[in-house]
Amino acid sequence: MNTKDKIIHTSISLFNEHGERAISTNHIASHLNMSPGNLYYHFKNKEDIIRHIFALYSEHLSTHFKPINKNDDAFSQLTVYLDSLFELMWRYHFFYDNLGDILARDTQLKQAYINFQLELLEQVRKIILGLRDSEMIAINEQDALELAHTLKLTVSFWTPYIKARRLSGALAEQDIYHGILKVLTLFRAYSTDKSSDKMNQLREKYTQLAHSAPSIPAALSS
Amino acid sequence: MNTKDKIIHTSISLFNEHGERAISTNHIASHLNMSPGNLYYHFKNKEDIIRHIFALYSEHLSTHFKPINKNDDAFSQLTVYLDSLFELMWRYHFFYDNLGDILARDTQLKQAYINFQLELLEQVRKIILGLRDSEMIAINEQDALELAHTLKLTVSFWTPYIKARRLSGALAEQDIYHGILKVLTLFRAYSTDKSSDKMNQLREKYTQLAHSAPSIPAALSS
DNA sequence: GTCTATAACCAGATAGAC
DNA sequence: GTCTATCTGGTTATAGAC
Repeated sequence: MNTKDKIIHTSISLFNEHGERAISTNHIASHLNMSPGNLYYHFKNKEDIIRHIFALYSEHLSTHFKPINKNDDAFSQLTVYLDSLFELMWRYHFFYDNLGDILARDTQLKQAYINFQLELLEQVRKIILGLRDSEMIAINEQDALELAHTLKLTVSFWTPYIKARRLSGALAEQDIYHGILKVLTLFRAYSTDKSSDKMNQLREKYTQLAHSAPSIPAALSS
Repeated sequence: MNTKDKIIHTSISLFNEHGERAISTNHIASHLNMSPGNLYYHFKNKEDIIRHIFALYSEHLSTHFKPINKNDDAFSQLTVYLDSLFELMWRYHFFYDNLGDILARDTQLKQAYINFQLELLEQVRKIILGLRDSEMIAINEQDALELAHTLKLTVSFWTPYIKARRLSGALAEQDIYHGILKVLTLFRAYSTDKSSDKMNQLREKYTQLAHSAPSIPAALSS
């Protein structure tokens, strides 16, 4: 891994563990046994690092969050979405822990964030309408947009909500599964007779995961 | 107003307008044409100021958020709750804009916050069950707790969600009414035939307010 | 590309006079 | 209760040697 990527990687870890505010560029450099000067050779400043991290986040999301394929089973698609969404929220949760601060300090990033979230909202809306077309849920156009907002708000602020409810700030894998269960609950209000069995299967699956041993799978642990 | 209250009042304003992170104790003092030394005579440090603000917040919430009176009309009670909840979120929104940071720096405050939120969750749950007993909604015990969490998450993070969606950080009165509409939407999934007319009336009321002129009423403008 | 050294700055906090 | 003066320490950022 080159130096630039090392800095990004370490920054993500430290930000997630201690919070973005608590971690200075000096902390990042010293954690890598690197001089501050070297860090500033690779990045203009701290905001520059965060912008690069945001680029990773949005790229990841764009890659894993394509509209539903009508030939596929709508529910297995939904599972894929939920898994990748919350994996992402896990991997970059520092960003939503401090969203206001981070965006307030960097107009360029804020604009990028707003544009990206608009696209994302539209993607979520299309997925909801896809589930409706597969008769998995019953929902009108207006409520589909409302639900898209509710889902986005819930997913975005799930980790801050969890962290604020316990003294030790550490997040665990189960917290993420509880978030997925929360999203399923939001869907359930619109579930049809046809889908309720499948909904319950999904709930069952994540309930099991939420109560299993708290080991972090390799895919999530970095 | 005495000096201590002036400091608290000014701190709330500046925190809400610029964010807690951007405002130092020096900023607060200089905004009051006061020396930093004087500020530190009245408060031990910045966290001490924030703790006092939190005490105001929780006191306000405790006062306005009593369990539903079974003799009263459940829906007018609900209106009272919604109004006072979102007025509170408006008045102290800086706190939720930076919740993670603020709590991470102050274990004492975090413990107080956790305790208070536990009480609040129980209050919300009781209100939901009260609405069920008035046959305004149909919901089981398990879902009542789920809904209570969803409502708390939504209300808490409504203002950060809104602020993150626009370039200018300023919040307006209408944003708050949209938050109330969002909460009503979350209730609607459980509404009964008996209540749907009243639900729509409430929606209508807040929809009007959400689209009226953006003047801030005196009660909210401080 | 990386290091050392350090400048510029600012937030947090205190001592002691009035 | 309030002010002036000041200190400590951390954060950001850069210059210049290697």
